[in-house]
Amino acid sequence: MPELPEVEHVKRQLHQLIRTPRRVVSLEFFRKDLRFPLSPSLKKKVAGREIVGIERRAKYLLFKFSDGWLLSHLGMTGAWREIKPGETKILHDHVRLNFTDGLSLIFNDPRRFGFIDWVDEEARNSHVRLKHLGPEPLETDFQAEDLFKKLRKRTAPIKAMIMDQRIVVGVGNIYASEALFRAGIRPTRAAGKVTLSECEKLVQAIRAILTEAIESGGSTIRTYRSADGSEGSYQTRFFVYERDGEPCLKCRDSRNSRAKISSKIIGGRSTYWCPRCQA
DNA sequence: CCTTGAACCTGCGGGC
DNA sequence: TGCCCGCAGGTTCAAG
Repeated sequence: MPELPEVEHVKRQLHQLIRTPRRVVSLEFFRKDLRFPLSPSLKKKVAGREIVGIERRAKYLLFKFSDGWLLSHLGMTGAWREIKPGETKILHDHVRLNFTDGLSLIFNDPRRFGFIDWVDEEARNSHVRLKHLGPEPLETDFQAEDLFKKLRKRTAPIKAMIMDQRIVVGVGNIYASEALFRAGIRPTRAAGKVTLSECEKLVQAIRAILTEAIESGGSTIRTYRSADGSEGSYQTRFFVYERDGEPCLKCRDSRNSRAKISSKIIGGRSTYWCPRCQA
């Protein structure tokens, strides 16, 4: 479900809901594992302590405490929402975070590809889930030249490369296709054949697409809901994602006809592109 | 190290 | 109606 824009939007909404600093009273688990076993010591780490901020790194949410972070990944179907007093929990509610003044948040995740964990203050850059992450696409250290160097000699398709969180974080299956369309690069191209000037276009395209998607509250195509239950709207602005067989919204040939969007599985995921606009 | 494909898990929609 | 198949905004692991 969530790529960088969705996680960023959830982060901003959680910030509105929690209004840090806010003290946690307890953390409850309604099952013993999500993607990984839920560590019982996590409860002790957060009970009675204050959340002083909420951050995002890649597709991870980080609830900041004075000596570390509660790390949350939404996987494909994970969602945080507020649960009001007296409300009963529903199917796939797995974790509940209670605050001293009655606010409660629930983590719901049907497929359980998401998880939560604790990160010690000093382990921020060495934690298993965080240490291999590449640059944040919206920060200044995401640069075309660095990207170009990382891609040299790589034979995997460029689309698989930009979804690799070691190369750049936050780009998932939707925004990979959309960004490559914006940059005019065919997703099937070997990454090592992408030129420096194309890398410049790609960096700009990734930045632009993710920024626009954040402003739209992300994309809701199946299940994604943000923390207040609302849907994103960026799905109305897709040029290629899930538009296979439909006319390209950008190109026109001399007879005024539009190319049909192609699709194919790349890196195990459905991928979409315009055969005329993308070289 | 690099690449590819399968696995994890649940739900939904389409085809028969 | 019901069953089976494929597919879904992610990540990790094993095999070649």
